Amino acid sequence: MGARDGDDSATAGSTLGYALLSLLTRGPATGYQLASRVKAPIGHFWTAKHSQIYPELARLAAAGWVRAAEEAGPGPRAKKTYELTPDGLAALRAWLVVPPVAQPRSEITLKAYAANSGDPAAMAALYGGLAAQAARTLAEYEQDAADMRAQGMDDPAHPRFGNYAVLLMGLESQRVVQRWSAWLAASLDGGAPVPYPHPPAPRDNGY
Amino acid sequence: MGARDGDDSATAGSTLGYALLSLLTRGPATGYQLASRVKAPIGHFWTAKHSQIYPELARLAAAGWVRAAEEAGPGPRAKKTYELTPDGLAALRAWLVVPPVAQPRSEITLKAYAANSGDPAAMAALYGGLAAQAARTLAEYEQDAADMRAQGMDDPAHPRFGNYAVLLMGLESQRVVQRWSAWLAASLDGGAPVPYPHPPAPRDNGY
DNA sequence: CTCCTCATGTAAACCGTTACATGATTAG
DNA sequence: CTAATCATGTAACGGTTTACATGAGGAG
Repeated sequence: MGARDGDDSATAGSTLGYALLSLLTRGPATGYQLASRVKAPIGHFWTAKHSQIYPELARLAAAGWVRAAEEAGPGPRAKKTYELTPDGLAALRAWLVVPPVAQPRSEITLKAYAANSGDPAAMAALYGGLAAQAARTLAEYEQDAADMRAQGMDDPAHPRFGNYAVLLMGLESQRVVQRWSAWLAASLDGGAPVPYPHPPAPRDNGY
Repeated sequence: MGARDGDDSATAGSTLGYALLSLLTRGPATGYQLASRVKAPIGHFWTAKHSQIYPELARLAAAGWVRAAEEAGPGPRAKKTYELTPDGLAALRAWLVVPPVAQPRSEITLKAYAANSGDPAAMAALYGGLAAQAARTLAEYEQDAADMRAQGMDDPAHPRFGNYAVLLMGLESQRVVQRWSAWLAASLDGGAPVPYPHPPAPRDNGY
């Protein structure tokens, strides 16, 4: 399963590898630039440190999925600007349509699971704070989304439509955290059942 | 930072360790039982295999956070039933109020980021399928939530209120995946901007 | 003179999954 | 007879974080 050895073609990559290929579809970049690109907006759903990015870029280059142009850099080593190769794009396209598996890791939900064991007031304060933070992030994202729509990024034909799609997911996720945390805080504070503020279901669009 | 060495008190545990302590607040259990408890409902937000659970239980026991009662088991080794100690409960309570950091790993969102590079019809089919799956899961969870409310688990005083809180988060998450995936599929299918079906914001409750 | 940004790497430790290994009891 | 369930562990590997290491150029 660790098919990382470069015999010749179609060696499977890691998710991080595909993430880097995705970032390179936005244009050539150095490892350093990729490390900052994994901050906004995709960083809310996938991150990596430079110490992981540099070796992964080397593997992608060995597989022929990216190509590096070397220049003299600052510091002691050469600066390498990577770009996607046709093979890399093909690999990315193949990976895109593989149904992903859900990855369950949420510490805020795990803590709620043990809510009964905590001090109710302290737990309510924790979740109240999380709700407030989510509300602030939400306001930022809403501004960003409006800006993107103004630039036509809500059109699937726009080259950065993916950024818009990711931002919408971020928006929805923050909305959920805000609503759920506020409900949890209210429940723990009140010590009695609080009905969950379900939004009325918007009508579906055929999917 | 790898303060796992059992000198004496207050050694920090891993998140998995606290997850196991949380599960043990529901009552004593063997490692085997804990491995099945991390399936429903907390498994949607935290999982672990038995190969990770057994060594972690040994570490928790060494730290004095759990205590094992040994019996003759099936198989060649003794069966160990673990229970939470007062120290373990104190450690859990301390961990509960530490603000958690968000852990960003979502392959479905990462793929959307590269949506432009994929075949639109194939990508639409992928996200249409995800939306349908989410809708099915959602229906299940809604039934579960109704059952829990019927048992009074929406009362924060109920010993398993945490299960209900976790399920509500699962419900909301599935709702988001359903709505967002359906929107993405419709956008890719139509090739033109599709307005996002934002639910009207329900009025807030003070948080 | 100091701190920040740009730029690239390696090493050690930890977290998580897959696979290997054993063996009794019960249901089909 | 066979398969599932109960029950506990170890080993190997890959993915991720933290820390170590180097050094130019510009801002304050």
